[in-house]
Amino acid sequence: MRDHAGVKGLQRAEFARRTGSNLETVRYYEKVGLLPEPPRTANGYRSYGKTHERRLRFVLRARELGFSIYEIRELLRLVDERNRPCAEARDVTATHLADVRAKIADLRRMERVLKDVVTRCGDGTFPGCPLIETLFHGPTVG
Amino acid sequence: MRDHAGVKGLQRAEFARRTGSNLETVRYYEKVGLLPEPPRTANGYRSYGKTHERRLRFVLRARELGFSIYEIRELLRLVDERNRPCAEARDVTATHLADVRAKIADLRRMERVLKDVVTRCGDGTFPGCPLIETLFHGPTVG
DNA sequence: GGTAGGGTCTGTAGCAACTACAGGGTCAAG
DNA sequence: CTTGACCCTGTAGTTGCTACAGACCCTACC
Repeated sequence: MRDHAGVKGLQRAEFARRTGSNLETVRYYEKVGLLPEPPRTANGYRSYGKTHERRLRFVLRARELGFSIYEIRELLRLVDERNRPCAEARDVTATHLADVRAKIADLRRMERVLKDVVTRCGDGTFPGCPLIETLFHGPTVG
Repeated sequence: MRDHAGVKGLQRAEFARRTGSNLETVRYYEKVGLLPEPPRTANGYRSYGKTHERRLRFVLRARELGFSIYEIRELLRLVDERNRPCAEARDVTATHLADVRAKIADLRRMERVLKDVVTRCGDGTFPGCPLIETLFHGPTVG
């Protein structure tokens, strides 16, 4: 069935496997417009080429860096438009970096309190549970 | 309409306001079983008392610390059952702490790469965009 | 020829943890 | 008696997937 209509390319499963992604995810990315719809063979099967793979890898790396679907769409638009994308791409990334740092700060606050209560729960000699007391009466975290 | 059926308590909006939460969220917590259904006045309005407020504050603090709904349900069960909850509560918390630390580690990896590309994009003297190059050809983060 | 097995296709439902309505009821004041 | 401010229920939307159901299609084997 390979090369059925003169189109040679990878099918979904192989495509996903080569890029280390879930094959349902690939379809999802096509649906939300991050990946172009690939050409089809005569029987309607998707057939992926090098450009698709290149673009999918871009999307996967961006996701690994925590960019949202919306942000990735922005970045790809900049890539496609090709007129001086760097400054704008940097803005998108700087905004995202600020988000990441805010999340890290949030999580560190959580970590600090959690570490503290786990330590205080540690010996278990208290009549009440420090964790539960903290949740009922403790200070607000944020 | 206050004290309509001999029940005195707060209505939804006031209850949410006092605890700094969204009133839709309160209903959500009731639906998923984190908060007990409050008594109703004769006209069917919810009427909240001190115990509800106490419990809601518990839930809100737990959410601030990043506990999932499922985990909070666990903690509340331990609170309600009242037989030596501390050891189990500590286990729940320790597991959650590990999750938080894993997330922090992920985000720090992201932060490192993002900071790097923003810096390299900074002067904008390169012909290509370092960010876009990284996404197309750069190393995998994870 | 028939059938078993693997792949593929579409569309839809589910997850967390909310948030935001729509479309109705109730109540007190002017 | 109408206006406005609450309240009620149920359902749909959000993000980023993941997991089906129910249908094709294609190859291989007997």
